[in-house]
Amino acid sequence: MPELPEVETLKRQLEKTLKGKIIVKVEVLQKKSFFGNPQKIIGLKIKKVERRAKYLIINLNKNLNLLIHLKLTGQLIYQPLSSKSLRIVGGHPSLDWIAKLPNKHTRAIINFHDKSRLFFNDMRLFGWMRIISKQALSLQIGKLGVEPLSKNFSEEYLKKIFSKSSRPIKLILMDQEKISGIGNIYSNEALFAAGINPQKRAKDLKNKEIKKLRYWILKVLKLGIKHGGASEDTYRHLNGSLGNYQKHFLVYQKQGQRCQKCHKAIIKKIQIGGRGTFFCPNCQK
DNA sequence: TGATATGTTATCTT
DNA sequence: CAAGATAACATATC
Repeated sequence: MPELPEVETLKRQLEKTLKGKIIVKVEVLQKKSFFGNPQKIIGLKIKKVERRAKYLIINLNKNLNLLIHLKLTGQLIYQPLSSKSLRIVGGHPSLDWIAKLPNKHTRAIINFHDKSRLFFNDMRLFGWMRIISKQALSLQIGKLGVEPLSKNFSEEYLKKIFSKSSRPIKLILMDQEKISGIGNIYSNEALFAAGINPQKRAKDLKNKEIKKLRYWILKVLKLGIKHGGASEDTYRHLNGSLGNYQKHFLVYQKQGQRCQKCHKAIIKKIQIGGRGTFFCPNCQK
């Protein structure tokens, strides 16, 4: 499930790979997955690629952008050659590559002037691509809360938003209008590392706990980026290979296993806001 | 067969 | 009216 580190990984790969390319053809295979008239971006050049929360923004000329949200199962796979059978990753064939492209989950294909192609795959149809003007874009992303990796993500800011809410702390971490980019995996991991019970009311956190939580949110997100994101579900890098952060989970989906911190208690699984929540009853108070 | 997984938004409730 | 809670979306997997 792409969260901030997964989208950031893709953003960096897209920026390196797509910059300067000119769109020559757009194939929309699933109408639900693509908003706007594809014809509008034919002939346009990719200026840069940005990320805001879990959104990818491919900046084109003529004041237009291709806004992308992968939601739960979206993938962006880049095929450098026009050949259908031979695909090369860094000079070597890769076993991890998506077996066949396009496939039954391919929703759109963007063709570039040099015959390379960008495939948008999405098993479930939650994700989308959208052609959007600069003005409409600022409206769409205007409501998002602070970026955890920005200067605005301060202890003071967290104190302010936490003090106003009696909801469980985990829900506040995942509330995109307060903090943007954190989803279920990283909220679970950050709360475990900080030793805070996910059910604890946000307003009950002590200053010391807020400080610790901020530190671990940053640490966990940066670690996620360092490992190229977590390929927990269908997430893939731009070249089809897997991220590695899932190998480093300490609580996410570890229910029934012994806590890796205290080596005593068993990791518990509960539901908060309808989402799977994992924690150590001994370490997280 | 039906429960489960999740990011966002719409809608209902307090 | 705002904040919070919950359902809806879609589908492969167990």
